[in-house]
Order: sequence, then C-alpha cells, then structure tokens
Amino acid sequence: MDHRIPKREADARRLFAFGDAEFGARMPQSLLSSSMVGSANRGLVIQALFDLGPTSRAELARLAGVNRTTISGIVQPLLDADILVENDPVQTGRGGGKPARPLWFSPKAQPICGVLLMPDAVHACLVTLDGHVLADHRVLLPEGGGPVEPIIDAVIRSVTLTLAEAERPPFGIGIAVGGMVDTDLGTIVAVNLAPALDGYPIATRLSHEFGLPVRLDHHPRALLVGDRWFGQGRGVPQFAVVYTGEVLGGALYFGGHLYRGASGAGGELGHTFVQVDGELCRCGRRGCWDTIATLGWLRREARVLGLPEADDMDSARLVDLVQRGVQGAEPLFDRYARNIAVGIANLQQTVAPNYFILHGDAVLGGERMIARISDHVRHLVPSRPGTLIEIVAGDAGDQAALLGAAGLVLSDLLQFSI
Amino acid sequence: MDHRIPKREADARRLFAFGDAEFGARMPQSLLSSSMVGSANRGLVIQALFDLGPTSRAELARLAGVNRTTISGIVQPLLDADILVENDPVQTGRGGGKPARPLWFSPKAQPICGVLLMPDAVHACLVTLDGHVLADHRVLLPEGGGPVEPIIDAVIRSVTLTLAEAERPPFGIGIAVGGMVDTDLGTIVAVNLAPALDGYPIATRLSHEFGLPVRLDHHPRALLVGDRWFGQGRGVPQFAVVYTGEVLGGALYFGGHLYRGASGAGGELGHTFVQVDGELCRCGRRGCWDTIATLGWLRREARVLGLPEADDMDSARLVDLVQRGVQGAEPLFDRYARNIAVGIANLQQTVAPNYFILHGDAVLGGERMIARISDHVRHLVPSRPGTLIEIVAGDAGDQAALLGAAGLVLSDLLQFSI
DNA sequence: CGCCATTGTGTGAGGCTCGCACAAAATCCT
DNA sequence: AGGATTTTGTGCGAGCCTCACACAATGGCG
Repeated sequence: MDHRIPKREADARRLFAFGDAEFGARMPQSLLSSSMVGSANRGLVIQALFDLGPTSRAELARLAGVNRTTISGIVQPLLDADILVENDPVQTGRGGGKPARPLWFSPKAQPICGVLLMPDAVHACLVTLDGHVLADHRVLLPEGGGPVEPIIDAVIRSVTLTLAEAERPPFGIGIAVGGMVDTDLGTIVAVNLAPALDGYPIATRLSHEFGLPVRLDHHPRALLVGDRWFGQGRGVPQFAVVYTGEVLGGALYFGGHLYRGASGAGGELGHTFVQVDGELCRCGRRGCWDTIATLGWLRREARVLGLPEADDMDSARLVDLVQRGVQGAEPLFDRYARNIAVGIANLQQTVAPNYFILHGDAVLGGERMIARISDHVRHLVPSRPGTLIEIVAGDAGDQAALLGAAGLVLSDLLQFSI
Repeated sequence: MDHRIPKREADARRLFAFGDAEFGARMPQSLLSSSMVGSANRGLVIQALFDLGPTSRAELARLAGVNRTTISGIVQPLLDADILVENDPVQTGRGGGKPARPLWFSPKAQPICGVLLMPDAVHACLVTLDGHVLADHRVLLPEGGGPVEPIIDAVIRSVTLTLAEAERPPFGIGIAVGGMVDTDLGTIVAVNLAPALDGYPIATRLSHEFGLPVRLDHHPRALLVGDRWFGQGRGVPQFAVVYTGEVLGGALYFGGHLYRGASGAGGELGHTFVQVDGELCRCGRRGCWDTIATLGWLRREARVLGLPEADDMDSARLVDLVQRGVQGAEPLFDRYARNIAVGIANLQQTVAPNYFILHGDAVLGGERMIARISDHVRHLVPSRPGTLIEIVAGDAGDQAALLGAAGLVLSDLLQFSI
C-alpha cells in the first residue's frame, strides 16, 4: 500500500476536518477561528444533503437561512474535489425560473471502508457516500478467540481484500466492535469470547498498516451512526438506538452528535437495575435488565413452558408460534415485549428521546413485535402533554453495522469543530 | 419599571447572545458566521474565567492555544462595558517580566435576578457575576395552591422588591420551578400542589412585566447550572446532579452544556423502574425508583421500625440516630443509602457521568451519608478500567437553587451559537 | 546598568459571510 | 411571437474575526 496520498485525495481530505491520519489528537474545547467556520459550515451543508437528498444551492440557502452566495462558496471546492456533482436540471414546481441543479454525492468520490469485528468473524466492505455497499469480504475467526495476532491478521486480510477493489483510496476505516472500546485511545477494552483483544490498540495498528484515518466504536453506537447517515435516523434531531439479542446495548443521538460519555462509556443499558435484588446476572450483580430482556431469558422461559425449539428461540420463531396459536406463546411474547419495553421506558425517562430505532433480535419479530413493544412503552412512561413516543425497526443484519462503521468515519469527516 | 434600556446596558447586552428580551426565538441548527465566532469566543473566554478564577490575558491565550492579541480583542469590549475589570498587577512565578493584570468580573457589572418558585413560597434574589447573593426576598404562597393570579402576583411582588435594590437593571431573570416545565415555550407544565399553574406561560408574563429576558427551568436542572457556574461543578467537563428528598430528580452536564431533552424533558429519574411489578408508586405505576429512595420511603420504614420522630425523619436525623447507636438505625441508614445508590448507578451506566453532585436530603446526612452512598454506587456499577466515580455533596438549602436560577440566565448570555 | 523575560497593544494579511448587482434560463401573459 | 416575470447561480466589495509580527512597558538578574 502506497503511503503517499495523491494530490486530489489530499485536497478532498483537507476540505474535511481530518488533521492527519493518526488516531486521537482531537483539540480540546478551544476558541473558534474563521477557518473553523469554513469547515464547520462545509460539514453542515453536507449533513443537510444527507438529510434532504439531492438539493440545489438555492434550496439549501433558503433552508439554512443564509445567502445563496455563501452556499456557492461552500460547495464549489467540494465540486472541484469530486465529492459532489451537479445533477441534471430540475424544474421547480410552480412558476418559471431558471431550473435548479440539485447537488448530490459524486459516484467518483472516495468511498469509506467499514469493518465489523465480532468475536466469531470479521466483515469488511466499501461504502459510498450515498450509502451503497460495494466490496464485501468476510473472514471467520478461530473458535474461542485464541491469541491476538491471528485475529488482527484476519482483520488486516479482510481490509486488504476490500481495499483492493477500491478505485480510489478511501477516506478512512471505521470499525464497529462487538465489545467495550475506548474511543479516546482507539483501543479495545474487552471483547467477550476473545479476551486476547483486551486493551489492543487496533486503531493505531490499522492506521499504520494502511496509512488511513481509523475510527472505532462500540457496536450499538455504530448502529446509531449508520441509522443517522443512511437509515431511519436521517434528519431526526434526537433519537436512540436500542439493540437486543444475546446482549443489550444502546446509543443516543442529539444536538447533532452521537453521545459518547467519557472515554466512550455510556449506553451500557444491559446492566442497569430493573429488579433490585432480583435474579443473578452474568455480571455478578442482581436484577440487571440483562436478566429479563435478552435471548437468554427468552430461551430459558421457553424451555420452562416446553415450547418447540426452545433452545433456538428468537423473536421470529416466537411470533410464528403466536400466529399459529401455540399454547403459551402469546403470554411469553407479551412478557418478552414488556421486559424489553421496561429498559426503553427507563431510557426515555432518563434522557427523553422520543424516537427509538430497534436493532437485533426484536426486529426479527417484525411489525407485530415492534407494535407490542411500543404499546408497553407507552403504558410504562408517564404521559407528558404533547409528547409522542415512536418506535421503529432498524435493519437486523450485518448491513446496519457495516454502514454504521463507515458512518463513524463520515461523522469524523464532518466534525464541526464544536 | 422603565422599559427603555440605557445605552451602556444595551451595549453590554449586545456583547452577549441575547437577541431580544422575548422568550423563545432560538435559531435552529444553522450555519455559522464570523460574528457568531465573536460571540461564541466571548462566551468561551468568560466561561474560562469562571472556571479558572482571575486570569491574565496572556494566561488565557496560552490555555486556549490562541494568540494574545485575540484575547485582548475579545476582552477589551467587555472591559469597556464594565463587565470585567483588571485586577492589580501580579508577579508571575519565576523569572522577571512585566507583571500580569488578572481579569475578573467587575463589581459594577449588572447582576442577575434569580427566582425559586416552589409550591409553598417564592424566593427571589440578586446574584453578581462572581456568585454573591445581594438582595433576597421571600414571599409565602397560599396553602394548597389556589387560583393562579395570586401566585403570579406573589412572584411579581418578590421580583419587584428585589429589583428595587439593584443599582443597575439586571441582565435577566432566571426561574427555577419545582415542577415540570417546557423550556422551549417558557411555560409551566405541572406543579404538584399548585395545579392552577399548569400550562401558565410564566416566562412571557414576567418578560412583559419587567422588560427583561426570562429563562426558566426545572429545579434539579437549575441546581446543576448553579453548580456549574458557582459551585462544585466549575471546570468539570462532565457531571450529573441528583436531587433526593420528597421527590427525585436529576440533570446532566457535558459537552459544555446542560442536557435538555426535547422540550426540556429528561432527568425524570424518579419514575424509572428499579423493581418491575414492585411497590405501587404515587404515579400509578409499580416499582419506580421513587418508591424506595424518597423521604416517603424513609419515613415509612422508620415508622415500621419504631424509630423516634419517624414522621419527620430525614438524613440528618437518621445519621444522628446512627451515631447514637439507636437500635435499627444503622441498617435503615444503609438501606436508604443503597436505594439512592441504585438510581445513581443506573444513571451512571446509561450516560456515564463519573462525577455526581448530590443535593437535597442526602446532603443533610453529611459526609457519612455521602460516603455510604459512594460505597454502594461503586459496588453497583460494573468496574471499567481507569474509571473512578466520584460523589460529592452540593448545597442543600435554597441558595443552591437561587444561584442556579441566576445561572440559567448566565448560560444563555454565554450561548455559544452551536 | 545592561540583558532578558513577559505582558499587553498596534497594524496589516487572510478567511469567511453578506448584500448587491448581473447574467442565464425557463414560464407566463398579452 | 415576444416581452415581463421569476428563479438560479456568480462576481465584487464591505465587514467581522483571528493571526503573525513588531514594539512599548515593566520587572528580575548578573
């Protein structure tokens, strides 16, 4: 891999906020300068394009409440750098007037490499700025984790294969990790089933290997970022993502940013208490939400009830049993939905998102599952005048996480200084 | 009250972000302009002064990583407007050099009017920029609430009395309300024990009455703002406030801002579930944190145990009983502390603040109470390498809320556009 | 007394947005 | 058919802000 960056790529990168290819080196809360205004506004305009779809300069200016010339000045360098293109002229609705030239992301723009690192496999892909997945490589990891180097080799192999298909070097590499991470340091804190990775500085390693900026984050937060740029969260000012399945996780978006607590903690919803002194949790405490809203709970209860395929029970199977009228399925379905709703209600009360995107197992249960969870949440949250809580399904497969991983890089590219 | 604003006051106001005296009219997420850079940086410099204490221009420039001339340019108009003053020259530590002139808030600066509106009384005061309380007036409200106009009259009377003692018209009026509010509209949503106030547009009313900008917020959030500007939260990048007593409440600070959910919801921690299907709560649901961590719970349990003065039990009395070795007091003390810790632990897991400032009843229990709560929190939160959770006591009286109410105006004055 | 370090202040350069004027392009109306 | 109207996108100078540099002021140290 050539470490030198062609001139056009360097220009494109300078239009964004990336200072250098190294991880970290984020400035602390400092004063603003005029040049930061430039990059911040560039980010805001691109963000608006994501939220609105192809949009003309004049329309962007109207929506942002600024002068048309300002938008022209902002987008011109982006057009020159092949990040945006002018689409064909489009007639504005009523009256006459010069037809608008909507702006959209150029197919010739550099892509982003998204990586999903789970305990059992690595999945890498290329994502275009408009959210299309181009290349796509999956490498299985040794059973039970094993030593660290083979895992890292697998990551590097999958990324190398993916990058080989890119026509232009990507903007950067984003990694969604199925475990705890430290986003400040770019290190893995702990991955269940792959303890060898604990503390591994994977961002630095990949950055040196490929000479590209690398951003990593926790799996649920990557899901949120994917939804924000490419999914159900586009244009929504505040929302939360809740992931259910073998584990529970959550993430928050508001004020134009993914919420990250100190060092990237936060959203560890699985081990909040919903039943003080309740059932013993695998974390060693008692009464965590994890004990009543994971697949583990569902399968245990299904076994007690003697439901078919109890050991492989999930939302899809459960809904199927309910629809076939199997004895005991409907009450279990209702309890499972309610248990999930309890955690969502607590999150709603604590930080007041009114729009939730569910990922993971709950999505497999389809509209019926989502609707039942919604019903319970609405009953569990004290009503507040004028507030409507909406719950929707995200994408359940790897795709959401891969788009999210790519979105991590995008979020960084558009970093608006404050 | 004269509605015209003297020239010097108008100048001072223009240096901040207040567009006009009306409530609302906040701009949506829009593009930045150069002039916004100016007001944002002005706000950041003043914020730095709050966090650092008296500081010279050169020192501020070093800490912010900007040119000295930039700081000079920023503070000069603030000096001209009598908001800041140059303190006496101070010799820098080692070596020679021209002595620095630390900048600090001028005693001649306009004050801020802080108001605390509780179901039983209105409390108004004047607060200087360096956190001193000048005038101070308290008006009792009619028992049981009653109609709305007498309550509003009492508010206006207390503010009028307070403003009469001000040498210069204050920057604005901040109100901490002991109930639900809508910070977007500046209205009261619901105050227990004073239902006549529900939906009352108190910000607009006071703004018209006194011709001043009015900001209002929920009581716990005002506490947080007070701590951020004048208390334990100064210079802390991320922290949470938890209020315990007759009710429970919380608020979050991070990223340079108080966190407000949509319309000012969020932090309604009292009715998060910690005991699914547990004891019946006054909100009609079961197992809210409110059922195990309020004074109501403490007094109920004290009665069951036959402790003296059970009906007036609070943390101060309880700690006293513990110190005197009264039978049953120590276990109740421990359970109460643990019940409070449960909610704090959940908040920590959800949004990951590592610094908590307690207010209300828990503070009355002194260092012993705080220490016990801390112990429980540390046991209830899964450990994360390198993370230390710190819990401190705030101020328990009205003072904290009044400073907080004034801080609401200050936060708005320093609004850094994004 | 001379040298050095540090603080605070002018001055011009460069970046950004804004308002205005103007060319280009399509529709509407007579 | 042709002019009026409307809308889009683009130069140009003004104004605001930060920055780099030079310079006066002030005190310690040898």
